[in-house]
Amino acid sequence: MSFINRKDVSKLIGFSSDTLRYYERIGVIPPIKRDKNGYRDYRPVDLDWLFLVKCLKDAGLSMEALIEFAKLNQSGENEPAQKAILQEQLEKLNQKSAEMKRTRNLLEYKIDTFEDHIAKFKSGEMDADHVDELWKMDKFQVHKQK
Amino acid sequence: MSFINRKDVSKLIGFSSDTLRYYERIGVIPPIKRDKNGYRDYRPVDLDWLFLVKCLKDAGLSMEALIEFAKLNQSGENEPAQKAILQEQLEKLNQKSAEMKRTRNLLEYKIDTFEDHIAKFKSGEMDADHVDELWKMDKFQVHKQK
DNA sequence: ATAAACCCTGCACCTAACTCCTTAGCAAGA
DNA sequence: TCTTGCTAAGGAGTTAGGTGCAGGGTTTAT
Repeated sequence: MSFINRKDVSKLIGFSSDTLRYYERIGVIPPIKRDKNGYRDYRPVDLDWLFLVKCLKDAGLSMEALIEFAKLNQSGENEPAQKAILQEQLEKLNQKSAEMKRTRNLLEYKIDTFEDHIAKFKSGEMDADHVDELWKMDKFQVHKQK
Repeated sequence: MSFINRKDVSKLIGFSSDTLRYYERIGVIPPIKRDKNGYRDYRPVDLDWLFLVKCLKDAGLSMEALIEFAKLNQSGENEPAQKAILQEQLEKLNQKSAEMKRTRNLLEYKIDTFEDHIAKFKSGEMDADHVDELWKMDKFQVHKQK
């Protein structure tokens, strides 16, 4: 009689059972306790960890980074490093947010100027000026400075 | 004498020259005109397209979707469909933004309650209540309703 | 006139992150 | 007891999105 079984966890967190096994194998989640049949028996602490994994994954962490984080957690003695990782990821997330905003601006600009753009394209009048317009947008300021 | 060569384009937009060739092969960008040596000769209209491709890719479009969009553009006669794709992507971008905000909330919560969490973990007191706390967060409302 | 620094093509190869397949054990209902 | 449905393990296969390499041509500076 499992506390929470593989299928429930799948439904709850949204990782397939194959993925859960995969994550355990590569070390993204710690080895899960088993019941008398050798079936995985997920505990609240495991779910908690899975929530965090999902969150960090959504935030864009690679599996490699997640394994690193899991190791720190299991070794126990490195809380500041763990907290630092979380803070660093929060920072990255904020940067990504800002980048997305720039992308949205470009997309909005493209939609606004769509008819005009098509007309130019058809008449073969697409010129460097239009590219310059794009170039001036926030979206590409990062590149420009390189 | 190329208008703009492969390397310049790389620097400008941030796709490697191998990637540019790959994109051309799979149809994400139209066949680029060549100079007398058969070297690619990127024109403003191509750069304009590449800007848009970069933008849509950053916004999370798959190569498949980009190829679809490129085909529509090259066939010429389907502006409403093209504009619709842009608008659809803008919509997706907005959704992703919202999702990111939820992820950020969870991450902030995790950082705020980090010491507390560690203490509980060490004493083996991690229980269903904590998981319930996470469960109540916005971040997981989507799943919950499934 | 030779080397350095570009460019071309086709195709094999790579990495990340799963996902599926096979073979097999346990378990609860008709 | 037979069937249905869960679980296990290991390993092969898949997909997306490139990346690298061999073998060749061109251009420019020295």
